[in-house]
Amino acid sequence: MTTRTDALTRREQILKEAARLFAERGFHGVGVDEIGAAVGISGPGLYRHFPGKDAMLAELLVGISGRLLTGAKRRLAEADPAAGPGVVLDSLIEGHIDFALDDRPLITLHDRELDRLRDSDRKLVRQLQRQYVELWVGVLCEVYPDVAEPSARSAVHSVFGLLNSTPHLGRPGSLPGRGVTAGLLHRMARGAFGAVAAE
Amino acid sequence: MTTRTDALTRREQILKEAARLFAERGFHGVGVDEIGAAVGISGPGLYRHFPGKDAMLAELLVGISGRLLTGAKRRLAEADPAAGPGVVLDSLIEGHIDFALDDRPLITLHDRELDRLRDSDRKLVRQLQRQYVELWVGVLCEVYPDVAEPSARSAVHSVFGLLNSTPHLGRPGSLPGRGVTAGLLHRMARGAFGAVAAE
DNA sequence: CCTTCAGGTTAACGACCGCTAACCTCCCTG
DNA sequence: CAGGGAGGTTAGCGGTCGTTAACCTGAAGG
Repeated sequence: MTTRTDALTRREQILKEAARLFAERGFHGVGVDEIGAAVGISGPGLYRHFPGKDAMLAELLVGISGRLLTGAKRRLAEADPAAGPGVVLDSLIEGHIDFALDDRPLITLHDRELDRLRDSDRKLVRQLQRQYVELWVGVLCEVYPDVAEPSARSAVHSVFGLLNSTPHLGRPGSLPGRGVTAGLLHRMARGAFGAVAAE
Repeated sequence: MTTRTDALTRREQILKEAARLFAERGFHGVGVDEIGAAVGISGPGLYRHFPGKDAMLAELLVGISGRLLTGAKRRLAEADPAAGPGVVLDSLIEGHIDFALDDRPLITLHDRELDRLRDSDRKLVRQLQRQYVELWVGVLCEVYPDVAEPSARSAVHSVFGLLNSTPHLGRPGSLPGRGVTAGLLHRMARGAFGAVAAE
């Protein structure tokens, strides 16, 4: 039991602030002193919780990829088999949008700082990402049986680009409301997928 | 007359290699010695061509934003007024796809390293980017008069995310051919825009 | 033939950064 | 009430990085 009520452990505080700082200024652009200052301790105190700066990034990226994948697997398993593949695709889109709207710094890190990882961690993250993509590709090919797999894969990557554009959509305050934005993104993703088949 | 035939000046060589390296490992992740080595000279020799490392990034980002904007303005001006706004939108999409496919490192830098710029340069780039976005928003609102401006702006940013996903689409060799990829992206962008109106 | 200058070179400086060492201070527990 | 570990602190080391200084060279031009 890591998290109890609403109180974040020091370790979770560090991860959250590190994610924000890494997203804002890049992994190499943030010093450990800044990360420490963001949680109220100073510099080397971080080494009581993490073996090094790299380990924070690794835990963030592995965590993101893992949560995306397990969430998608759960949605796939919980889907009503009689409802048809379109409903499953909608569920995947909804889950990804929730993540993109709630964890914007992590979305930014996700495809930006992967190359700063140690080889073993990078391979793990890439494997999780690939499984996630292939899961989408499988569902997409069920919804649109006429679409070839390579086209489906490209389409999935492109729609991820669309959904992950949330960091560019302005501050959460200036958005027209979370539900409205989510709906807009959902319709656009569906529209983009629907246009793949029309060749 | 900067470029003559096909020979790149030393200055252009440096910019090209710097763009590639910055895109691969991030601005802070690349040293001046590496940039120099990539063009066959060593380290501080770069300072005969640029006042500093920052200046290379600044010239790259200002160049990208400027070329995108002027290209879009040209397409808007050259469009046949009788052809209708849909054709203009297609022309904008086509231009952006050409850029995304031909200058993938610059696409990566475009929205990743903006914050590493000096204040004045960053303001200039942001202004160029904003003009580019507003130009798209204007055309989009002509094609879909029922779409409100804020929704149109969000939609444009999201479609940029979709079109700029080309760096994630695998190496140019593994793609099914430039024309096919361009067509796929174009249809998806159109499909995404078309789905905005259906609320 | 001498000068000039564009475009290189290497050496080195100063700042910064990740990390370690050494030490301190509560709080929990037998 | 000892004592030990969790979680801090500051000082400082070693390496890297951007930048400058000083010097070299080959080609153009009067």
